[in-house]
Amino acid sequence: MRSNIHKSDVCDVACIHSEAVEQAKKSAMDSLAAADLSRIFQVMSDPTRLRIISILADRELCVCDIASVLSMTVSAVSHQLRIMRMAQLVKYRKEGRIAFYSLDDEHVLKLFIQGLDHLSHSQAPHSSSNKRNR
Amino acid sequence: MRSNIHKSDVCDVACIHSEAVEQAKKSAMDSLAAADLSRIFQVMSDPTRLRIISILADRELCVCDIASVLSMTVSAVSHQLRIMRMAQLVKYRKEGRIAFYSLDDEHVLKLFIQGLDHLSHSQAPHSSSNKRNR
DNA sequence: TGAATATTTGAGCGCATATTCAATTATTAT
DNA sequence: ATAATAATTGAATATGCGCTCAAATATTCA
Repeated sequence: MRSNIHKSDVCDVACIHSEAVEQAKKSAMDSLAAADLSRIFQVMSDPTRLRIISILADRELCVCDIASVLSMTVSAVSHQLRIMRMAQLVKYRKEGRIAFYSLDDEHVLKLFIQGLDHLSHSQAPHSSSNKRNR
Repeated sequence: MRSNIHKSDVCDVACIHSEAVEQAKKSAMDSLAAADLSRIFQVMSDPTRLRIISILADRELCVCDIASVLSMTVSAVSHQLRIMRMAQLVKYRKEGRIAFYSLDDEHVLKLFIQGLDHLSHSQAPHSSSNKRNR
C-alpha cells in the first residue's frame, strides 16, 4: 500500500529502502512514548537539578540550606524543587515552617549514577571532579 | 570561618543547619561536573532524538529512511543527527551519496533502557505504548 | 495582633533550541 | 558538462526554560 507518504515534506521518492523502513516503523517508539521518556531526561538535563540530586543523595536538607550549598537564591532553588516535585524526583516533609527535601525514590539515583558512568567511560576530559563516593 | 555567605542574595541568616551544609558542600557535585552530566541527559531529552535511538537500536538506516519512518523533514532529521554525532551518540558510514547511521556504542542504549524502566515503574498512565522488545 | 522567617508563586527577561525554508555540497547518471 | 539526488548547513522563527525580582502564603515568636 505505501500510500500516505507526502512527497513534498518528507522524502522525494517513496524511499530508498522501503523494506527496512517498514520494519523500523513497526519497532520504532511512537511520539507519545517518546514524549513521556523525554520528560524524564529533560528533568535530569539541568546542572542545578543534578547538583540538588547529588546533595539529597546523602541527606535531607531544607530549601534554605540547599540554596546555601549551591550559593543560589532560595527562590531559584524553590522553583527547581517544584519541577522536581512534579516529576516525583523529590519529596518533602514539613516541620513547622521548614520544608525538608529528600529524594523520592532510588530509581532517580540509578539514572544519575548511570549518567555518571557514561560520562567517565565516553570522555576523559578536564578533571575527574566527581566527589560523590557512596 | 563561615565568612563569604552573602546575606542578601543567598539566605538571610548564615543558615539554619550549618553542620549539614558544610558536609553537603564537600560531597556535592561541583558546577563543572554537573554541566558535563547535564549535557548527556540534555541530548536524551528530545522526543525526536529518542525515536531515532529506538530506530537505530535495531538496524542502520540512511537519513532519508529515518525521515520517512518519523514522517519528518530530511533537514530536521539531519540537524538532529548532527547533534547526536557531536555527542557521540551515533556514527555513520558513507556509501556513495547515502549516509548510513547507527548507534555509536551500547552505553547510550543502557541509558535509554534505564529511562524506559523508570517510566514503567514510576507512572502507569495512558498507554504502555512501547513497541521495543530487544 | 503584629513582626520575623521559611517557602512558594507569578511575571518578565534573556538565552537556548527544534523545526522550517532556502541554498549549498557531494555523488551518481545521462 | 548537466541534471538529479542524498545530505548538510545557515538564517529565521517560535517555543520553552532558568533565573531574578517582587509579592504572597504560612508558621513561629513576642
